[in-house]
Amino acid sequence: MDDFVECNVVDDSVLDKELNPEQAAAAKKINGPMLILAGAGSGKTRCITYKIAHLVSYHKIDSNRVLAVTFTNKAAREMKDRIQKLLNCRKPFTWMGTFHSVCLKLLKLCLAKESVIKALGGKWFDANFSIYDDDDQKRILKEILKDDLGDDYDVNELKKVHSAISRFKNTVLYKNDKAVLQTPDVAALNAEFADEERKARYYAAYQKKLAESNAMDFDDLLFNTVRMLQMVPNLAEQLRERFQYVVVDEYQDTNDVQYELLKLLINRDTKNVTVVGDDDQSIYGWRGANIKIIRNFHRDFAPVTIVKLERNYRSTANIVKGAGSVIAHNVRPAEMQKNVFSKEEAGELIHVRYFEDDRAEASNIAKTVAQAGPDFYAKTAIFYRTNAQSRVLEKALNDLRIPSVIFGGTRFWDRKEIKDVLAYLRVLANEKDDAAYLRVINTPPRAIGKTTVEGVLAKVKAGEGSFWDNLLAEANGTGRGAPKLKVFTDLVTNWKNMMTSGEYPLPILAEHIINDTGYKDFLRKEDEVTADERIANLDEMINAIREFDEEHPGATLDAFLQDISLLTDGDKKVDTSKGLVTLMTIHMAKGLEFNTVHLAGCDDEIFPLVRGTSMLSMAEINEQMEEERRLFYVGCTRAEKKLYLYHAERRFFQGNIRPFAPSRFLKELDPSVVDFTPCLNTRPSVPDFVGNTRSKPSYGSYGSSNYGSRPSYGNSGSGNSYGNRSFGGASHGSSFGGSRSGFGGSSFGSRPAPVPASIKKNDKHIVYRNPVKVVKAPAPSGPTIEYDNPYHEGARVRHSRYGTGVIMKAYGSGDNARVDVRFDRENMNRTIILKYAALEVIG
DNA sequence: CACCCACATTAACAC
DNA sequence: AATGTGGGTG
Repeated sequence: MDDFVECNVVDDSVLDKELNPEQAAAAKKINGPMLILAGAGSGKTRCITYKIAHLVSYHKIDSNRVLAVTFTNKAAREMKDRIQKLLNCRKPFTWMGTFHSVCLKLLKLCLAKESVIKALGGKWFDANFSIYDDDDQKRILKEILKDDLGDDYDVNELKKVHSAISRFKNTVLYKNDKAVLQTPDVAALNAEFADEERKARYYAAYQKKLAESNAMDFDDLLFNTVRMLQMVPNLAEQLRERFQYVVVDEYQDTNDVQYELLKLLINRDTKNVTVVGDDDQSIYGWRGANIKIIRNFHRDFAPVTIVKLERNYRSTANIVKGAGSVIAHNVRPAEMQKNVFSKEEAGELIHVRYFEDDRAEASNIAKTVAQAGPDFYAKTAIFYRTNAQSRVLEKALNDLRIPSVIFGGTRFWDRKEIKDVLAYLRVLANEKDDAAYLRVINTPPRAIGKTTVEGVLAKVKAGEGSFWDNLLAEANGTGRGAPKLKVFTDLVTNWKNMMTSGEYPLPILAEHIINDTGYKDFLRKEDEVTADERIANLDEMINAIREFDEEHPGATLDAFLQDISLLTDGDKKVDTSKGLVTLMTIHMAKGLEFNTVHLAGCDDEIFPLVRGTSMLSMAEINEQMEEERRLFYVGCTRAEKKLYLYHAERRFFQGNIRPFAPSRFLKELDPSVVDFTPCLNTRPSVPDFVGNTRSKPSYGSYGSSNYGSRPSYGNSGSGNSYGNRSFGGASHGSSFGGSRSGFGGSSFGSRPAPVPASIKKNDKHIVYRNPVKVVKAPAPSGPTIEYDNPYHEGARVRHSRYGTGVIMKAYGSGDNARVDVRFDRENMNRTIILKYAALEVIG
């Protein structure tokens, strides 16, 4: 399969032909540390893709010995695809992925080794550990705070503790040049004030609870990996031996722990590491990213080859110049100095427009988009600083019947119905996952109330044994709650037996859970209006499980759960085939490009966003301001041809309407590349084609907009009608998210909202919000079909996704009937569960 | 003791 | 959208 003979070789001549001189130089030099400082749009992805292809084809480095870290799962997938195309053959890149996914892999691999367990002084985690998200974390912290402060603890305190714990885990202390991770002990030792001491105490309690639950949070994935490698030096040594080459993309957003991990994994003799990034695009400081890491790389790994990619291929000269004039206001070390330039035409000026308020801003954006025409919809993006700003924009587009898709908001995997069913699966995958038990023990309601649960919890705290142990004991005892608990424990026990029997593939097990719990009826009972949509989401989840099962034959439940925990909205594909305008935060726009970009809300205090600065030093405030400026730079440099920047003089923000000043970033723009349209106060600079302008606010009157009818938007009604998407529905929104179909979360149709009567279900113009691929539900538990007949060994078959192939092996029966198929394309083997018969016999 | 309904509150960027 | 609450009911 990986025959070198059949692969294309990316040699120097290919690099010279396909890359510019700087890119080619970066790709050719494979030995020693290298920093590629890549300006926006300078083709850095192209450069490292060729470099890796060159490494594995020309230099014949084993692709599994290349560690390549990307910022998103999507980026990793795309890079694999591109390399595959370049080489015209498939190579396994086991170690290409995000820091989180690489760490997960390392942990699972290493924590299973006897020698590692011994060196760690005993078992840390079982391989089936759960990954806790914010929800689970808060559930635990709540218990801890309650124990300490009583029932009426402060919710703000919870948030503070939550973020403090994350801070502890992703900032590293340096003592005498030695890296010290902040374990609870270290945190307690360094606490100076009562407040800090308390946080360290909560941190310790929290970690204890996680350990008891055989669970890690996101930060732990990185933190524990580094700790493991620190504690087991010869394991780190082995890995350094294994990874002949290390590549890190988006290096400017690396945090302390990730940096320590790299230092542990980079071979100390060869120092074969290439990092790629742009300090001007470092925008995740709030999450622990440390811009000093990229700025110090050339000292940390000296002597370092520095390659600067300064030619921007993406944007017009005006856009490059304008964005550059703003970012020039940041201070940076001389070595980081870049001169980003464009050889493209000057192009249009950057349009800066002021409006009276946010609704005028939104409707004018919509109008400008409409004027460009439907052909440009898919090439157009609207960015904003905070998610809350998306509503007005969505509505304005909707009013002009412009189809759009919003990234962000509630993720598919974060929806209640999905998380509930996943929690059931978690209980099966990890018996100690208490957070999961607490989530599902009474969902759907089965008469197990607060008092009963607290009773069990008290026993867990007092005595020995896990939540599950105590639950079982209680259920089989004589207490008042026993019969109710028995119902629950019997269900779980039954599923556990199903799982261990090996007779039930994962998707079928999930279906059983949904059926056995009566979850769909529960949804219908809870809210008839949203039930259909939620059930469609469940079907979609089953489908995602099925795909996972197909792609990873024999994979366990915990592997699936861990896999999906690491998915993000950034992994969702921008689908250009549907003609949808893209709406997203600027953070999410990192790495993307669009013909036309509208950047809404360039108002001081919103962008740059300011928040509680009272506790911060001048230096910290300044650093925040610089990060906001970098974010602005990222937003502007996404645009290829047209860039629009908007300011609204008044805006609904955090509960009330108030005036805003134009963003300071607008004033920093080089005026020679700006086309400025001031706000003409009551008469915005928008032609009003509906006629009578005197009786209505002029900004509210085009199309069938119903803005004008609701003069005050401060009313509390808006708080509840978060989604005014009463149209759309399960029949729309097919095929988002590419092959990894499950993301994005649909939030179609829920609450009625003032929508023009002309828009109905099946109307051609639909606003897709967090669309999801809706797939026909596989018949839940119809009559068992005998599949054995046509699906015999040797039969030719066609699969909807993988194409044609031949059956190598047929086995199992009933729900578990499976065939192993060798597909013609890429000689790929897959196990297919016949119940989901996406397989057709063709001869 | 637990259910259900109505109502209120909240809301950064997100691994 | 999701959570948390208070009060009435089974």
